[in-house]
Amino acid sequence: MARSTPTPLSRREAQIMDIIYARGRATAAEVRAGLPDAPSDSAVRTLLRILEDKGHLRHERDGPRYVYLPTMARSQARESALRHLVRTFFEGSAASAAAALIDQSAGKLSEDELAQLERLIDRVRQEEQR
Amino acid sequence: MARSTPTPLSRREAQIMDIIYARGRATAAEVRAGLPDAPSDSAVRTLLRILEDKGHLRHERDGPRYVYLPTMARSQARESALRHLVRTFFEGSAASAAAALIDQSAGKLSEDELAQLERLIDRVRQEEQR
DNA sequence: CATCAGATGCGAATATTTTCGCATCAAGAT
DNA sequence: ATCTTGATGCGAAAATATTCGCATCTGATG
Repeated sequence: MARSTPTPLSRREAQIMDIIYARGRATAAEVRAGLPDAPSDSAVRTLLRILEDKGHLRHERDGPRYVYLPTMARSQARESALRHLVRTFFEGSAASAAAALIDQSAGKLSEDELAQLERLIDRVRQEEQR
Repeated sequence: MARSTPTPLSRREAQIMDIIYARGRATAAEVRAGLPDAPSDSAVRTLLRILEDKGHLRHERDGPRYVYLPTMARSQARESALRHLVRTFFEGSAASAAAALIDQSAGKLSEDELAQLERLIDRVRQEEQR
């Protein structure tokens, strides 16, 4: 059932959602493998079922087993995660969050990636111009 | 007491840490004001005490009341939050996370911020060069 | 079609989290 | 010194989350 207040996730639930967002989709066994201090298989299944109840996940059959997928589009989940992070750690400034990200990865970014970011910045600048 | 496994936070605990990271420091009343579905004052205090026990917070006196502050440096908390986000939603690519951030804020970024990002990119590029 | 291996879901115990009432304590005002 | 107001902490109840055992179901195999 859908809820007006976006059901807050419990710790385990959040861990599971993270795993599934990271992988895109996952079976119970895969989720379990990704969980720190993994509980029993049946515990994981229970959580998956609960998350499905709450509307955060859905599942498809893949041969004999279920594959779970997020209900919310990844892009939307990303946005919301970014917003939350910017608000919490960067006083609402997306620019400084982006800067921190780039800074933190200095040395790990390819020239390609750097160039692409520059192009993006230019593009954004154009838009603002109008 | 300090723990080897960085004590996982419960939902409420995480909400509180977020509020305190966002504000830098906060009193019990301020934390309470920031909590969705705020519980009683004493409930908030209990959580604050627990977080302090677990080593996530410390407090200073400010006249008659306590002001709580994070134990972990904000910068460190940021880094770790960024890492987690990049891993979870951007397949480990900091560049695409930064891009998403910029993209998402198109229209809200000042020319100043854009220019600064460009400078940062140039600087990073220099470093890689060597 | 009987059997085996691998998956699923339910029900209910167990553990943790979350909440609050109430006793206490500190500081300023009368 | 006593009262009043505003804070703090403790202990324990109530609510949630977490875990698992076990029954059931499905598909592939001989």
